[in-house]
Amino acid sequence: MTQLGNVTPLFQDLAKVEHEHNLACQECSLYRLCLPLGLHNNDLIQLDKIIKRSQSYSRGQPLFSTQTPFNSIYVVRSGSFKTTVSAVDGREQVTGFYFPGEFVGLDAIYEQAYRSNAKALESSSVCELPFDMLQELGANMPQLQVQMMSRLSKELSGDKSLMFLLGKKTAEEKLATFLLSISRRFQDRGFSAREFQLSMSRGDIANHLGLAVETVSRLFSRFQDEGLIDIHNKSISIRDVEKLKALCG
Amino acid sequence: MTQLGNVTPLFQDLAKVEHEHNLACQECSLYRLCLPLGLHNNDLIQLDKIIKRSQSYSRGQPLFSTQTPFNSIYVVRSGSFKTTVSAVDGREQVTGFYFPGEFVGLDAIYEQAYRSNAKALESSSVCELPFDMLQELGANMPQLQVQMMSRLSKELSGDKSLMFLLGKKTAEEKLATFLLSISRRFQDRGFSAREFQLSMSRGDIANHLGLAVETVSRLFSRFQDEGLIDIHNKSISIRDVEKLKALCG
DNA sequence: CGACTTCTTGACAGGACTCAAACTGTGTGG
DNA sequence: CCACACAGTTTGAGTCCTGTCAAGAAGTCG
Repeated sequence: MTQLGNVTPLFQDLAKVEHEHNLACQECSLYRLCLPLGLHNNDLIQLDKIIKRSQSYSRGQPLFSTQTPFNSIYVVRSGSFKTTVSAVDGREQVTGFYFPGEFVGLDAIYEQAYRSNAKALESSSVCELPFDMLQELGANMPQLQVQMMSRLSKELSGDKSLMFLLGKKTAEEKLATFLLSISRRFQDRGFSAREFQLSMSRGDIANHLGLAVETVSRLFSRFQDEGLIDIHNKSISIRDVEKLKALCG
Repeated sequence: MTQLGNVTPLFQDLAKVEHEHNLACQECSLYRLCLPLGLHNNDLIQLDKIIKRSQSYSRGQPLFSTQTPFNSIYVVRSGSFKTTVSAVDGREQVTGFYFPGEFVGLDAIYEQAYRSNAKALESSSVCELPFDMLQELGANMPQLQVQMMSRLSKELSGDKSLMFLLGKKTAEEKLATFLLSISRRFQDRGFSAREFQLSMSRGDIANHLGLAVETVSRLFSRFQDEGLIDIHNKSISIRDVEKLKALCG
């Protein structure tokens, strides 16, 4: 029997607590990770008004696809999502995983059309920000614009790192980097950096890192043999952060 | 002797014409590709005032590096640049090539620090936009903010495509995609889509596409043998656009 | 409890990398 | 203006990492 039964609460649990209450930004526990950061009280109330707090999405359910007319960008409220871009021949690339407080759909602003597909990885919910209303609001709220730019820029800088990963790193380095990235993001959200559940499949991970499923599976096994991690299905526990960091290249 | 001696003017030539005059936005030929697009006359004049039109950069000269304090973002005025991110062990990834009218340094906004290094690929010049002044201006100029977001989003969406390329495409598909991307951008700027000069080295191309120099060199030779392109040193002429498109995957 | 999906493990093959060497172009200094 | 040095490019040979194919195990869901 593994110790992993008793792990940090999942984002899903957060959903139960917060989604049911549909908390306003002021009371949302994601406040300091989210868009409202730095807005003054009055501005915050206005922003709060335009946010649609949607029903939840179940595992596999699309948030939007390239076919969906563009109206809104989204912030993950609970759970997690993946985005993909796909070619005519059916090949797909998982371009990102998104956790609570992170923006989805920012690449749609230019061209006013979704350029990727977003799907829930587990039971999840989002805050929907109608883009036209966001722009109207931004016209009289410079701080909001600053925040938005900052968000876009952050994703940009993450994508550059990902390009380095895809272009220059070995399979081993890719997976180690991935694990630490997830770990850090869990930590930022107040969860354990050491023990968590991977909401995405091996296939999604492999695809995202530009690897074959089999390679990911083999590496997980090897990392486990070498005492770096403990992994059972989707439960993962990081045993040796330092060695893992050393593998990141 | 090749026919390529007499090609469309290079961006470099544009530099000679325009840079010497230091044209204001209103008269700049890049207007419709650049930030000012959609600004009203008065706003445009104000934007124009904060732009520093810098001296030119020569081949290999850095525009900024991760060591440079962040103060400005840049728009290429003439010539071309590359950006790279690098790891501690010296490995580098060329994250992008930038042509006239394109923004460099957008990923620095978040964290207020350059996350990548930018170098001129040929004799080039830029318009420098001090970021604090840009923000002040944006506070009273919603259109400008919209433009900025749009720019950030465009780069984001380009990066997603690049992630697909790096993660899922074969060497052949990568190079074909690259050639057509450059071709399209030349065309957008009023140059020939069929004949142009590659300002970047084989090494830069290879690195950017996640390939070895040798692979790129071999593929160029093969594309030439198959009548897809004509390439001599940095001069390239596209012979069969359709076949090239078919190779993009 | 069965049908299906996801994951793991093994054997094998191939595309792209590495190493090596020759060739070409460029720029510099005498 | 030429000779030399050096960076960039091309081409060949050999190898290895990672993908592909295959089959079985484990997990999931109705």
